[in-house]
Parts: sequence; structure tokens; C-alpha cells
Amino acid sequence: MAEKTTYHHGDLRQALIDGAIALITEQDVNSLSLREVARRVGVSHAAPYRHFADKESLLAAVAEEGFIGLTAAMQRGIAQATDHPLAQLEATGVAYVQFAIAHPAHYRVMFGGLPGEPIADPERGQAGWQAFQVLLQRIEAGQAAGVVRSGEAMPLAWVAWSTVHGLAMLLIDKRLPLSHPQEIEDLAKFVTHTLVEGLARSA
Amino acid sequence: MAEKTTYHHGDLRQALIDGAIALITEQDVNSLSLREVARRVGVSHAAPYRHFADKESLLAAVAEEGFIGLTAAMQRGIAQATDHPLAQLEATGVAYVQFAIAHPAHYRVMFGGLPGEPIADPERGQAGWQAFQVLLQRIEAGQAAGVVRSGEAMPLAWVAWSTVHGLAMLLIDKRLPLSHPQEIEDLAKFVTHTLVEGLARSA
DNA sequence: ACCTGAACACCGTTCAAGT
DNA sequence: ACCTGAACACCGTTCAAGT
Repeated sequence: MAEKTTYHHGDLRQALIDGAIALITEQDVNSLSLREVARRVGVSHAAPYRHFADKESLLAAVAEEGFIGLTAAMQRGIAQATDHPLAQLEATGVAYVQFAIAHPAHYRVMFGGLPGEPIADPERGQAGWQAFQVLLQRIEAGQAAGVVRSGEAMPLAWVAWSTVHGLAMLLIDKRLPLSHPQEIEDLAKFVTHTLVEGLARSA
Repeated sequence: MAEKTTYHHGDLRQALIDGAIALITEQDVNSLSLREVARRVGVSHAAPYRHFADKESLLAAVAEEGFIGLTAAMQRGIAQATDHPLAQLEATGVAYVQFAIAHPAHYRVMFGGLPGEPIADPERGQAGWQAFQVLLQRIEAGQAAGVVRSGEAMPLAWVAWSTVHGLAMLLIDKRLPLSHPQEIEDLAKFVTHTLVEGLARSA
């Protein structure tokens, strides 16, 4: 065993993913070319096809890693919040938006691309579903504690996801006239707070 | 005067915009090529450069028309709702989402593309600002009637916009496990309703 | 097994040249 | 003024051929 380097990169597949992420953080997503990734990694432009069926498959792998990072970011946010379910829900939303604006190109690959597979669906999109689960579980915890309105949790999670996703996209695309990081963080908190008031059990 | 056809299309600029819209509704946005639009319209691949600086400029014109259509759709939705400010706010949100899912490719051009200019900003993006204004005015009307929480209207409008934009994008990208139009419409109503409860003046 | 180099059918953009 | 045709520098993808 211990089969060292099967070729000069040890793991070309991972090198291509890392190279793609590095390139999209430098430039933007649309101008990313498979040939440029290959060049960067030091391999011929045809080599990636040993590991990915096409450009879209490579981007799907990049998206997968992004969702793993998003999940971790939300969990860190939750860990730093107080125990109150509504506080944890807010922390989840704020962490979501902050992850997106910290990694705009990566976030665009996760969503902006292809039609995409359903995420709020356990069957497909493993990493995406994991991320969505974090949000869903905070809703369910809020319901169990009696501070989030009752009823099916799933549609409530879709409301929450729509709001944070929409804010993230508007901020990333520079659609809102905000620039200072502090303004952006304040808005993320305000939006998430207003959302949570809509989800909260009235009275 | 009455200078008939300055060239064979009378108005190549508009023909290119219409051609681009026709193509994106048939196929998807990313695979749209300027050369194909030119072919479709019956002119050489270099001719578009007489009217648009580059591909991005043509897409910006397409987006502009989209925002005009979105504004009209929201206004129709408001006209059909009752006079109650919260009902009008909900109607605006539902009309927004329905426009997006009825014209997914067009909506993607309006947002998905380029970094984009600020929309919630009167100086730039005329048509986009007009659309945003419809939403903002419903918020202000709700405040005037005392049924929407007081404070600056703009951040409240950003909350609302984030929610409907996020839902629209998730639906267009098929991120939610819904397919039947009725399910989608029900969700649009539910999401908008929950949003409005967050914006409403508590008690 | 894994990678390369040439090839194919496309792009966006520019520019001299035509009417 | 408005449009064309050739040209340039790129793409994504395929495939025979090399080791």
C-alpha cells in the first residue's frame, strides 16, 4: 500500500478544485476557464477530463466544498450565541450572510451557476442538504421551545433561507448602496432580526 | 424627414434586444452568444458593435426591459388587491415572485450577471430603481397607516426585497423540492405573508 | 492508468475595407 | 453612417498517441 504519488500531483483532482477556488477568488466566476485552471496546476488542458466529465462537474465539486464551509461557519456562529433558540436562529442567519460576503465568488458558484439540484431535499446534494439542515434544526428547536410558531418546520425554513440567500446575493452583487463592513454587518443583523420576528410565535 | 429604414431592420438595436430575449427564453443565459443573436437577427457578427459596446451592454439593455416588466407586474398585483396596506404589500411580494418564475431567464439576466449597479439607489439603474420604488412605497404607505413598524423605511424595504429575491432565485434555480405551479404559488404567498408579519407593527 | 498534442467547432472583439 | 469579412486570441471538448 502507501502508493505514494500516482502522478506528479499526488491528487490532481483535489489540486484542480483548489486551483479553481484560488482563481475564482482572484477573478470572477464567469471568466474562469478550465484551461486556465489546468495551466495553473501545471498540467495539460486535457488532463482535467481524467477526473471531471466537464467544466460543470469541476464547479459542482467546488460548490460542494463551499457548502461544507458554510455549514461550519453557521455552526461556529451558533456556538458563540447564547442558548436562547431565537438568539441561535439569528446567529445562524448572520453567520450565513457573513460567510457569503466573505467568499463571494465561492458563494456564486454554489448558487449562481447551473439550474442546480434541489438542496432542501435529503436525497440529492449531500453537502447542500447538510447546510440547509443546520437552519432547519434551529427552527425545530425554536418550535420545541415554544418560541417559534408551530406548523410544518420545512416551509418556515424556506422562508428563512429565502431571506438570508436573497440578502447575500444582493450584497454580493452590490445591489445595495452599502460599502463599509460595519454597515453590512448591521444590516445582516437587522434583516435576520426582522425575519425572526416574523417566524416567532406572536405574543 | 421620415427617413424610412436607415438599414434593413429599421431599428437593429431593438431587434438585437428582442432577439436576445427570445434566445434566453429558449435556452439559458450562459449559453447566449452575441454571434448567435446576430445570426438570428440576420446581420453579421460584427454589426452589434455599432449599437452595443460589448456583450455586457446588450445584456444590460435586456435587464432594463426586464425591470420595466417587473414594475408593471407588481403594479398590476397591487391594483388587484384590497385597499389594506398589508394586503397590498403581500400582493407586491407575490407578484414579484410570480414574475420571476414566469420569466426565469430574463430574471437571471437582471440579477445573475455582472456585479451590477446598486438598484436601491436613485442615481443609477433607472429601471431597477423604479421597480424597487414600488416596494418601498408600499412600505411607506403601511407606515403612514400605522400597520407597518416605524423607523427608516429603506432598511425595511431591503428586508422585503431580500426575501422575495431569495425565494425567486431558489425557485428559479430549482433549489426547493416543488414543481407544481400551485405549490409554488402557495409558497410564494406563505413566504410573503410571514415576511409581512415580521414587518408589521407588533400588537 | 494517466497524461499529452493536435484538432474541431465554437466564442468575443477589433479593424480595414466596402457602400 | 452603417455594415461586412477576415483575423486574433481565446474557449470546451474529443481523441489518437505516447509512457
